[in-house]
Amino acid sequence: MPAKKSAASRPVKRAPRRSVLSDEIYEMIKAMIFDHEIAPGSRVNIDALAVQLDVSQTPVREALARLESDGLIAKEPLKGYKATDLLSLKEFNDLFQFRLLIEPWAAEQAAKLVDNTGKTALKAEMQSAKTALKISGDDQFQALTEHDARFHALIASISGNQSVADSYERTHCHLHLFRLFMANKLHLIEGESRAKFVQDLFEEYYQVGSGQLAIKEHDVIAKAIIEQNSKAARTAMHAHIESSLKRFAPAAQAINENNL
Amino acid sequence: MPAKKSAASRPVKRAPRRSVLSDEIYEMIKAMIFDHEIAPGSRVNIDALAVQLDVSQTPVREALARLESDGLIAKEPLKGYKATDLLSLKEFNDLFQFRLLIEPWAAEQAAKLVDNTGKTALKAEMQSAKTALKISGDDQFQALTEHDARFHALIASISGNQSVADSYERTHCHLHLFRLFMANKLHLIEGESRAKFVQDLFEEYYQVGSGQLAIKEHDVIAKAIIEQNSKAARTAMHAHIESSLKRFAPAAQAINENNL
DNA sequence: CACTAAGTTTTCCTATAGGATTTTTTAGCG
DNA sequence: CGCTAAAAAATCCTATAGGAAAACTTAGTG
Repeated sequence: MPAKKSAASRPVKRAPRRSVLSDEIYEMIKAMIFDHEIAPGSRVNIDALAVQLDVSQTPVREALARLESDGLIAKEPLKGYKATDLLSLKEFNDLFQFRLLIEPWAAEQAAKLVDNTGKTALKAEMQSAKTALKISGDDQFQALTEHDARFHALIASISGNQSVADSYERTHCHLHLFRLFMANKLHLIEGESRAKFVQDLFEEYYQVGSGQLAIKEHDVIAKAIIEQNSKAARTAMHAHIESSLKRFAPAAQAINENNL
Repeated sequence: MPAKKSAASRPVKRAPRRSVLSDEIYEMIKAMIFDHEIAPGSRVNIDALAVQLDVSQTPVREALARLESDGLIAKEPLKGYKATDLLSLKEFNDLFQFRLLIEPWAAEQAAKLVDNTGKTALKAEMQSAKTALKISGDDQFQALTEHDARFHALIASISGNQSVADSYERTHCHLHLFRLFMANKLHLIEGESRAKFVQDLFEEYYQVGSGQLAIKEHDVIAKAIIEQNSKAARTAMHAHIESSLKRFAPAAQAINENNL
């Protein structure tokens, strides 16, 4: 793979860095994982990574240690780090079950406690969702995914319970990775007849269904919270997560069954 | 498990060069936090810690990075690490609310899915609780605390949902720290009239009440799971956590109000 | 007292060498 | 040819010293 910049060319001159390097490296490596520049299950060589990012090993090590706590990277003693495998079908279901325990409560609580700041933020987020629907192609996929993440995080935040918010933040990493992988893989196998049905699922469930449908469901939740109707918010969130699970499950199963 | 390490005999405490040093250092620092060798809110100097543990900075850095992800240590860019403050009363309540969302479901699920291995493990754990009740003094406190941690973790594990189990593991760190701190502080202020009422609370709610009462409640939960009565398991767990919150809350509030 | 300027300390990062462990290669034997 | 075992290579882990940049402290001047 081509190195981004030659390390030897300028040993002294360095761009002025404001924040902490290890934090930047952490974000960079996380982005590399999400972008599948680091493939799931593949080994991560500290030396190579340090050279590639043009930093020394120290910040790379710190970043990897944190990513291990995030569950995005696993460390096998004396063998090195490796990117964690994708969610299995069971883990996928577990994660959604977990969300069903947390998020309906969070939505209910958010409806009870929301103030004007929160209402404004919710409205703004729904606005950004509607503009995202106008985008086309891969950019739309990314925009929708990012809206989804922000929307759920926002509600967790408005709920006022830090434990709940933190907890969502953690699960989100995995789900995000899974979704990106799905899109990625489904794109790669485009045209192969063996996975034609997966492609169909993608078209039917994700591109058309999930995008617009999810936004509609989000809208229902947002309205309920803004109107401070806590019961409605709870049931809407519950329905949304179950609906979301149903949308993703077929594709998830197909991916797992075919060992993609 | 954490052997008594006299703070005086520091100079020569070479870590046994077995396999992964940074993991050992991670456990050591975590133990130091739990033992209040590193006070909550105090700053943690990497250099000093490395010298004290007689290792280089590298493993200390990795350990601190992981502890930051655990929420036990916070990093302020360009200022260094510091041990996180104790739970505020709000965080304390948040944590219990969070447990109410997770653990009753886990108990219910455990009752549905438990096999013979799980039943045996539960029985063994309850046996260890009963022996713990025979111990006296600080050792009893520690034994009961450790039993409590194992008991709840076991149920989360039997529930079969990895997300739930992981999630409990995370909350547990904080709760454990809080309980240890309570015992620690309550011990320190023994005799001071200003905090006499806290001491009373301790005697009434914790030593007598919480110890034996909690075990009884655990017993009800364990029996329900073993009999595979999922509804009973759920309500018993719910009642136990609420009861536990009620027991701890007065002392927690007293500690916070008095800025102990 | 306000404010600037220099000095000190702290913190973060780099660089590299060497020890330890796993994996791979190669040689030997049945 | 298949299997075991020793040697070599690759990789990871640790140790240590020191440099750069920021934050903090101190002193001096108006």
